[in-house]
Amino acid sequence: MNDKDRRSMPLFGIGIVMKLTELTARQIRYYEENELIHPERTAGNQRLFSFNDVDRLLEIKNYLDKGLNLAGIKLLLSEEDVKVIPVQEKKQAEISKRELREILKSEISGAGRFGKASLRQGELSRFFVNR
Amino acid sequence: MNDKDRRSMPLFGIGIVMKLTELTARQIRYYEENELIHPERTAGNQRLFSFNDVDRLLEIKNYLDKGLNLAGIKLLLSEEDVKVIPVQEKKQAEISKRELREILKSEISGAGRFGKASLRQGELSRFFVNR
DNA sequence: AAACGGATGTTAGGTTACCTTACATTACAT
DNA sequence: ATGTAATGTAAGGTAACCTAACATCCGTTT
Repeated sequence: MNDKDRRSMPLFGIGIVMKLTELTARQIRYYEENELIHPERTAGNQRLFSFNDVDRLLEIKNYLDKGLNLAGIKLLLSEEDVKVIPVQEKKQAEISKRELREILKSEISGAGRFGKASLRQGELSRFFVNR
Repeated sequence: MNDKDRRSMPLFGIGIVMKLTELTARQIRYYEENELIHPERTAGNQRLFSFNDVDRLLEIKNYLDKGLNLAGIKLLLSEEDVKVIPVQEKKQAEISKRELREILKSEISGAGRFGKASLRQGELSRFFVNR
């Protein structure tokens, strides 16, 4: 089992995730409803979150603190996802859109007063050998 | 927050621990009853396990597979605990006992056919930066 | 100002997961 | 054969979680 597997293992119930992220259950479920996260489910339909999910929630929280709305955050996060995909044919229109998002993202990520989160975004990844 | 804290954070419900260790709930509770592990509890009295707890359970399972009984395992594990304590005055009798255990332990640890555990003992620690 | 929509709170009713306790079983040692 | 350690299983109860619905707060639009 490699780190990638470990990071995506469904481990945490929503209660623990609430503590780790200082988000309410309502918020977490709402973000899932809006497809910002996609936690696994137990056989009995209860959510099980991975380290990746928690990291993602911390990012979401971070961006929300900076005034972004969920639609914008969704764009930013999906942008991160496609970056993982190796080579990919892309239409001209898409490229400019993506570049735009890149700019937006670096702008936003810069100016951050810190919130009251117990875990800074990215800190959770220190659970792992490789980042 | 350092790695030591992370390793002892109460994160997992018993259901997840069952999957991680391939132990039954009955077994896990029994080991707690016999003071081999000491998981935290939620406000509602439900067990919450840390990475350390899971590692410990994997060790327990390992030793059980080798034919040790819980009393022996408890000794071995407590032996590991005291090793963390830095310098410590010790009586003559205790020393020989501990040496005996050391020998026992290295003997046992050697000859291991592998069980059907999904996680080898020690593997879980790879969740962390420092081992 | 009023209406709207996004994000979150709250409540209700139902289900799943977990709790302890007690008794049954299995396997090994005496 | 009896005893004990380790585990299974069942019952009854509680905690944690689920969805759905409605309420609230707040910034934006009309």
